[in-house]
Amino acid sequence: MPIAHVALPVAAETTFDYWCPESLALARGSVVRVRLGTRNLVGVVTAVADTPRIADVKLAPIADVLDVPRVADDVLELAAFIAAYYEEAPGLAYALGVPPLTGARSAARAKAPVDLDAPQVAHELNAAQSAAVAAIVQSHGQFATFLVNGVTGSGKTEIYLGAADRAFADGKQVLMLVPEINLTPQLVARIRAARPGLRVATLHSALAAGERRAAWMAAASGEAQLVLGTRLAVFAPLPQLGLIVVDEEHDASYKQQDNVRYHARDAAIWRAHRRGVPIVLGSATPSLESWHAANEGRYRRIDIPSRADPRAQLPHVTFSSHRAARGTDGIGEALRAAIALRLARREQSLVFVNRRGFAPSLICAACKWDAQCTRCSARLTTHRVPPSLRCHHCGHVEALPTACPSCGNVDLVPLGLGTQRLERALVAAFPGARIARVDRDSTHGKHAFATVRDQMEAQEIDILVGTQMLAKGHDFPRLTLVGILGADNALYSADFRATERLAALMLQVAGRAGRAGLPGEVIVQTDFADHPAFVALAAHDYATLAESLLEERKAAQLPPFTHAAVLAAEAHQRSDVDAFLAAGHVSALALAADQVDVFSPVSALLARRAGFERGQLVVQSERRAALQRFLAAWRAELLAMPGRRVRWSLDVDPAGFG
DNA sequence: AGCACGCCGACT
DNA sequence: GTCGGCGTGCTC
Repeated sequence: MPIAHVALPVAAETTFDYWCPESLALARGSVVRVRLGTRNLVGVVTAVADTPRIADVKLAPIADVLDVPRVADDVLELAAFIAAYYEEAPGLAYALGVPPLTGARSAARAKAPVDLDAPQVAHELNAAQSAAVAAIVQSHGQFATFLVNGVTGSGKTEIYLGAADRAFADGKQVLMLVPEINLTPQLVARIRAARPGLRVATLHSALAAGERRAAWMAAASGEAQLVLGTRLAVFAPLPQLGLIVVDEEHDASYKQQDNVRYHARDAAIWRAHRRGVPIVLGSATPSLESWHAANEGRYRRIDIPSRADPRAQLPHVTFSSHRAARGTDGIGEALRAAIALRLARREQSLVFVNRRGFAPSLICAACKWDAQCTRCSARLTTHRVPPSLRCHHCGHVEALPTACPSCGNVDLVPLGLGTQRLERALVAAFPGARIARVDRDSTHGKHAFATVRDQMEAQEIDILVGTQMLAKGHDFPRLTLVGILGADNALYSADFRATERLAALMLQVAGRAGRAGLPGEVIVQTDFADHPAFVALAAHDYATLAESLLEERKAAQLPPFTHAAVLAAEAHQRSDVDAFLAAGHVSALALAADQVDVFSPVSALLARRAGFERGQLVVQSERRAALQRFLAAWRAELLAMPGRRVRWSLDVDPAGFG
């Protein structure tokens, strides 16, 4: 009787053995329904064997084989790699490759996402774009990693499409990853305009189950030529894969922060290698990991230093004092005058502050009491719409007090700057101007952002205020001024990646200015204009900043010169966290060979969140393989440790740590 | 991940 | 004396 090894979506360390009834046709990759304990679960067959791996257990049968395409070998292997590399339960990793299921069991053929017979149009590239495409297509049919380092507006999308055309010409499919759902509709619209008739399928978590399944089926049948999606699309079935593109490769949202903590960019590189196809990573501000890999010759860097539209100059960047802007709700004189000029010229302005709410605090002027979250070690943010105190870490909401709870003083001061305060100040400074705010509070629902975008394009908005939601990938031809406020806050961060992220964010936001014929201007309010991040912004020189940050990382023995993992633990009692991490520390020290450095347990940067005390322990190694061996052994010991009411996780290649 | 089994506080 | 609290561990 054949035995199937079935990966199930449970946090178990192994796959499970089931026997297959002869009536069921089943192979590696089959998606099956089985009973585990009292539950019915859907899993994937990872192997078929002759004899069970376990004795003394009466095996249950496979209940059913689902009528969906089998999970392909490269996806199964990707899941196995992710489980091993990120120290995750294999079943949870394999679940990422299982087709989205709907209530309906019928294997209905997906409708063609777009019209099939629209003609291809000719497309012109400038010299830099053509050279980039030529370099990439030379690797057609073989693995190679390209890092397209192109300033904002340099036309990276055209390069992706130019390279993709080579794959399409061969009947191949292209996988394109984007960091956020917000970017998908506009990118799809641009691609459809540039390549009418191209069969595009989009995949992201906001799709209804049926839509996601339809896109999955279109990818699996080879019908979709371009599969465009967020990180989960890296598991899409792609029988004719010819090229992978990872747009905005530096973006932190490629790293899944919960469940299975994989990095979609790195998973994509693994898959490109496995399939023997080229992969293109694109960014105006590449991650230091990718920059370093290019320096080492593992990736080929292609620089696009100027904008594609010859009329579009890179914006002129100036600095004005942040301190002098106090008392004006953040808007300094230079910015005020620049906005007034745009209003007079009927051009648009964008004012960026990476903090939602009215102010990041509420402080008593008399006794210095400040509003703290009861469940987190953090201040509450003052909101005015609606009036409330909100914790941005746990979601806790309470009423805005009218007097200080500590001394009774009624003079409570919201200190600092958020989008709501900035919006109010702009309304006061520019009566009659049409102002819109875009942040997580204002923009919920999947069409809200599209509405703002349409209004911007129709010139129904004069001034856009918002957070990093505004930073990415949106072209507004009449947007000529960008104000950047509150950037100095990032300079105080304890996270070693803070400068890299600040520079990336500012360059992305600044890139919104002057994308068409009108010259752009960027005004940054800072008291540290000689900081390297601001110098890089003014000179449009990310390369020098990247090299100097890499020097610092090398001197400090930080990633990408070492490989790191973080053991994060949380519990209601601090003593439980400390005891667990202390035991983990002892275990790590005993297991660590001389190639692995084990640091002492410390409190997390946010010491308490949602009522949980949090701590962490960092381990590092210059040798990735040595770290992997260590992590596997260490995790086995951690799993065997008594539970002690502690929730813990291992984060390999963490996005950042203090 | 669920869900069941197993040892310590407030009820009829 | 039991009902049930959740902490621990197993599920093919």
